[in-house]
Amino acid sequence: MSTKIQAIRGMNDILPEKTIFWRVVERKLSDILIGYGYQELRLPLLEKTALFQRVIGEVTDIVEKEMYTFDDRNGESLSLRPEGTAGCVRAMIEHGLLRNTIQKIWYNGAMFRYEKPQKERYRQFHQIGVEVYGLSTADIDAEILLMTARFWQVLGLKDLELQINSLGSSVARATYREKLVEYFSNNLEQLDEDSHRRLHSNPLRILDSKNPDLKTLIENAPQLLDYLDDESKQHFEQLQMFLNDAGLKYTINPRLVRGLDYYNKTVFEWVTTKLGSQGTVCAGGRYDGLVEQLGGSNTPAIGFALGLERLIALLEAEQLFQNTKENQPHIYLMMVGNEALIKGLSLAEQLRNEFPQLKLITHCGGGNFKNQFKKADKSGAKWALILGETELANQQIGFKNLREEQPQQSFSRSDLITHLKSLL
RNA sequence: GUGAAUGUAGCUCAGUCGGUAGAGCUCUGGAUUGUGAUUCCAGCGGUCGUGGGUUCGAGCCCCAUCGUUCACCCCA
Repeated sequence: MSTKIQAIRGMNDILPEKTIFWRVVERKLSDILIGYGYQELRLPLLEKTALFQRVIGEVTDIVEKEMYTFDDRNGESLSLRPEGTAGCVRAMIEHGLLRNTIQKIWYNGAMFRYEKPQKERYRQFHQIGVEVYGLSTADIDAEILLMTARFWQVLGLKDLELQINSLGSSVARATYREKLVEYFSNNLEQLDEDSHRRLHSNPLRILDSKNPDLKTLIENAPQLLDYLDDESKQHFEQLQMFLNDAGLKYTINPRLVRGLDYYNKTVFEWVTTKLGSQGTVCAGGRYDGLVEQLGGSNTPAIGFALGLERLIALLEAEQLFQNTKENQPHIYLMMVGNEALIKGLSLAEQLRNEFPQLKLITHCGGGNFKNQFKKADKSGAKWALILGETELANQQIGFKNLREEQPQQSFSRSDLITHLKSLL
């Protein structure tokens, strides 16, 4: 309805029935990250537009047409972050955290891209980002991949596929890019409209085209792996050796190129076929030149981003949230009558003191027994505590199991606490 | 940015040839005056996305617009 104010297109409310999944996933992933020695960084949502222009590349779609950009009151151009690496590198340099040291960093938060919304692609979306600075050897590339594999294992996901590739040094990549442009330019008449455009913006992307008409042309194109410099070749071989040794399965996808300009050497994606055309759940790679490009000292780096919406959608598709009891209350406290309300609220606080982990809902708003039992049942609580006139007169508290057929019991306050201790 | 589908109750949907709107679920109450989840009965709930047009008459036909969905592009 046009008179109602609606959320901005592509920006979703995450409702209570879903936030529980988010909390579970975020907690499991952050536990793993902390277990590998990563430290959390919290970054602003807004940065100067120039930062993204320099980091992501002037001619990429992200910078050209997908950023939420506006002028600050002092006339400076600001943008909502379309990805996390730029702000992370900026912050690391700004606070001098990259001087002669290794840093392992993670962050979690919203990113913004002005794209047409689609299945699991939104204008505000959430990523967990991971970045490592100061390590140039392939062992860290391998460890990062092993850690992501652990993510899926802990969450119960089985059918994500790991694809890896090497883009080589920036020099090798540039040489290859020239060869590729030359090759496609000689076959211009075979290219479709999209690929014509990509010839100037990101020719490596043509290799990834979904257009079947281009299949032969792409198969005969120069291969990136043939242009790798020796150092990158060796790095890539070492990475494979580490992965083989650790038993992590992967496929080498020579057409795997990343959209952002800053990558070199190792790039990778974890992909699924279960989310329609948005199959990439987690992706990243090495970006050894970026820190220096932004004014820091020469610092090798590698990182990745994980799309939380996609990950959670995949977990839902695989029905892996079935037995989440995270939110199930232990107790629903029913109170009928004014006197019961007064006694009940103090009882509830006493129980909370006694059992800090207790999930207890007190019935507020009055109502008869039938009404309160209905709400107790709907709350999902395991047990109902019942306080009415009879109980008050006898100084007792009714106790009823709402999930199993058992006779209703009656306890004094101290007996109730003893009983709960045996149950919780 | 390109293309297609779609919009009726809080949710999922029906609505015939154009004749002023229906079901299930949810919610509330009752059957049962202190016992939920089952059953039965009743009730609440609508500017048919919005604005225009055609028509004696539009949920239905036409135009525009907004939203949603899926795909392309791009990407997590």
